[in-house]
Amino acid sequence: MTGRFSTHLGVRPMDPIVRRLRSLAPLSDAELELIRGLAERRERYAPGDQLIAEGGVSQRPRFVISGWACRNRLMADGRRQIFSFMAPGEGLGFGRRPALAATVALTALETVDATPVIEGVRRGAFPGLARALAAMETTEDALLLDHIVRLGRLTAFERVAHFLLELQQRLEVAGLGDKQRFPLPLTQEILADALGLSIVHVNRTLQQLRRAGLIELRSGVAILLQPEALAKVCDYRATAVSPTKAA
Amino acid sequence: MTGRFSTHLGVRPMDPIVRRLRSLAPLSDAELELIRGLAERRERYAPGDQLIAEGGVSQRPRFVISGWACRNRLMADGRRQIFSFMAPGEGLGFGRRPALAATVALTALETVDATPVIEGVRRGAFPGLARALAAMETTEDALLLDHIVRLGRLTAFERVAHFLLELQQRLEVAGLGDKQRFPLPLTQEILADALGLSIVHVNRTLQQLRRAGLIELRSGVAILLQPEALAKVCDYRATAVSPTKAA
DNA sequence: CGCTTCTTTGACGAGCCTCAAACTGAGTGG
DNA sequence: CCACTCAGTTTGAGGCTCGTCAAAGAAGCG
Repeated sequence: MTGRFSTHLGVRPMDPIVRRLRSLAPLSDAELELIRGLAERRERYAPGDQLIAEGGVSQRPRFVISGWACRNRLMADGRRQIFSFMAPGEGLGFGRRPALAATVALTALETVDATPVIEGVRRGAFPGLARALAAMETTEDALLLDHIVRLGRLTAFERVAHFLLELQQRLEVAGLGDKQRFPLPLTQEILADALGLSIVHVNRTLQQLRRAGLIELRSGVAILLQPEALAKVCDYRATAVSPTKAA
Repeated sequence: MTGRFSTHLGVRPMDPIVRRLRSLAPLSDAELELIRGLAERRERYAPGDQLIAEGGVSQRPRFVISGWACRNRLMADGRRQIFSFMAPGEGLGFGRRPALAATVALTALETVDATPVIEGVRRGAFPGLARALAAMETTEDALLLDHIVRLGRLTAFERVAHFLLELQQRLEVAGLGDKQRFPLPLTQEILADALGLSIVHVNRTLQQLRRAGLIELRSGVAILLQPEALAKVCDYRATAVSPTKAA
């Protein structure tokens, strides 16, 4: 039990997905029903399980219901780089191409099969969902570029701040947490592999942020004590996740 | 004049594009003719010119005939991060979404308008080109992930080595240079902004690679003296740019 | 030539990493 | 219920990597 952010088993498990998709495009009742119907075909994974192999083709797209996953790549000597995270409400395996990186569960993970969604969209039956999925892809691309800026041009201090702000925004959209607090079930090792730092330095940087009165972080919950100040120190600009104005 | 790698004005200017596309998918005679016909609508840019603004929508897709461009983003305090490069034969502005980063000319740049290509592909008229463009996108995605690994998990020495190997491969496909030498008209400042390093450190790292007998680099030409040794020091694995086996 | 841009070198300091070890908390089994 | 283990966090010490500041060469260009 992680307390107020735990997965309340069976309690509207599709909510994060619905909230996230609706933030990307308006959905019809039929579309909402389709999404809610996905709840049937669930899949469970343990931490470390590989959902999609590098080079493999995703059998089926999925939405995350609970838990976190990531896309990563390993080097011959064991170094790891995490490219992106998938939190509840977010999709994975939607790319039709061969996977360019492995997708792995970071925590206990629950997903639903999203095949009916892409099939419906391909038939042209669900314009709202089509726009939502397109916006989802754009958002993912944007997050990748943000990640590159973090790694290439931000200091450790800025990187962590920037990353926490991104997560706050993403999770709030899914209805997890609020403007200040959100669940963060990631170890410092995972943060290190994402942010291009050593575990030790991630730890020290977190201490620094704590001492500066900018964040709190304990037992899987992050609290941004001064979100605006945090945004200022790392030149954070919220990634456009708003409904697409594209035709 | 940069010598043996200069643009021989008017001499088969579409060759890099044709070679690159054919490396991605087999093309019919009609498709080849369509590409060659693009040579009419050329555009010229000076170093620093912005081809696509961040947030703007690409008016038209283009192929680079000669010169180099990049996608980048600027921070409020002037720090710059380069996400990717576009060398002769490569495409830019093919994404239909609003641009997530600005596209800028790094050298004198010559492009052709590729609108007829996407229009033809959309009509379903050119299956070979359709596959080539899809493979092009996949390749670009793969290069972005490689870039993230470079920035997050490679040392400066490894980053430069890795980057040079990537460029060699890309340029060879376009018929520019061979297994060892290729044109590299980028300043050390540009390399620094791509590789997440300072100019000074890029310079020192290049000296290190030279002293190690791994590379030569002068007046816009790079020579990989020991490509295999270079690949070994940075765990380089060639990005799959081979014809897609996808249906 | 004289200007500007780019490269190169030195000196110094800060940021980040590595090694090592202690500490904490959540199980797990006796 | 308590020792034990294991994963994760925290702290210290020391050193290498990389950045900053500064200035001196090269090289391209008008």
